[in-house]
Amino acid sequence: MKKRSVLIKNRSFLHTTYIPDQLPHRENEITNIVEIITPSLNKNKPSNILVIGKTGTGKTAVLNYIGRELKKEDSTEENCSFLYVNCEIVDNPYGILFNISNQIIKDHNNKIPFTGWSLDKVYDTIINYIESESKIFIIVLDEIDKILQKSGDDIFYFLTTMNEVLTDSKISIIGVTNNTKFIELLSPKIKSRLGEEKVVFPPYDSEQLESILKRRAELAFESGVIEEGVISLCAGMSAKDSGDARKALDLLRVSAEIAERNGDSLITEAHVRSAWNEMEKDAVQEVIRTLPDQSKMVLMSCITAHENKKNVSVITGDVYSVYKDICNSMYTVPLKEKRVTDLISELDMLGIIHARVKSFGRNGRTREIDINVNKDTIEFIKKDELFEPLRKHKPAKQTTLL
DNA sequence: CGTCCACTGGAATCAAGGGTCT
DNA sequence: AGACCCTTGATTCCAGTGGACG
Repeated sequence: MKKRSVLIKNRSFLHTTYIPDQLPHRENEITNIVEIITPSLNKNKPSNILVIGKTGTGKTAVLNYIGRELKKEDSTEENCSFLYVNCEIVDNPYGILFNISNQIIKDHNNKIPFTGWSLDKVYDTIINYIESESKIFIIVLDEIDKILQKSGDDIFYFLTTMNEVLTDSKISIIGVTNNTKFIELLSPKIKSRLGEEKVVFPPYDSEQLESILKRRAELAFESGVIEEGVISLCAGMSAKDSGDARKALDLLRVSAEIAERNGDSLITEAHVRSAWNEMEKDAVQEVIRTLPDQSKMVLMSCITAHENKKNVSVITGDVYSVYKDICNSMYTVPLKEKRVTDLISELDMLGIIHARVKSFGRNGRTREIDINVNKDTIEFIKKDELFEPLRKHKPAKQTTLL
């Protein structure tokens, strides 16, 4: 067995949580946002900003960076505070307000409980605290579209009207989204308030990615462990795929890890290619693994339905009847049809399956469902422990001793 | 041209489970 | 202890609907 080699000198520089001192190729966006925001240093309310750009275009990094710079200018937070909320993690109104409040309220005895209060009460308490601080609060709502999806836009109404009640303090909202259509989904009045200013982050191109990777690689790796061309390959593959710097960085890291695991002393293009495959696979399988049981069962039903009717399109009704069978075999009570179709929609949004509505004329109008993962992943799903009882149930060969 | 299928998609509602407040 | 509050997952209800078929 080969020995594990060490190629990475400092792993943290390859990690996506690391915020570099300089963000290359984002100078325009930074100055743009900074210009909008600087009035806050003199206790003037800046406009609300909507930051739009795909994943991995540096939105979050830029905002964190700006937050840090702001704190340098105003270290005691005399005039303004910078708050960050990730709406992918807390995606309900109460959670958002709770999160904001806990960053504002320093006194541990007066913190808002994480559940139990009415929204009105939380809202009033927050307003009082904000007012008493008499300064500007800049609130970053990252992944803002996630809230809209799950809880509608009431919360935005809450937040954007806050300023009408406040006198000594003001809040300013920076909404971050990777969904370009996000604005259109808002109701008109909120649309105009939230999107007073817009900053768009274009995806990185291949050259930009390459320079970013080079910079990080110098910090992270021992010298001479990267084969010529590896970095530009990482950049090229990522640029072609999505222009996602995070993914490009991960790709480089995983390549290095594979090389280390193999005990190789040089990171080669072959490592990059296998890293790419591994990442694709891992990402999907991780999503599937953490799916709720009912979603897994619906997914399993989609797969089974496909196996049952080869080459014929599978529709909602097919999936549901297979689903009921599976529930039977597993001695669980099936959910109602509406719920199952909703779960199908969710799987569709996750990209695991592909469901598009199609009319079959006299034969109704429904969704045609395709599986969107490869064979390996299908096997992976079937092996899920949830379906253990199914495997005991099925095999026909071994039924003698009864 | 109208019919009619097999759902879609939205809204209202319920139940359970987390909690606080008085 | 009882009244309330919020969230989540699920159910119930129902008004559409694209297009093949007659």
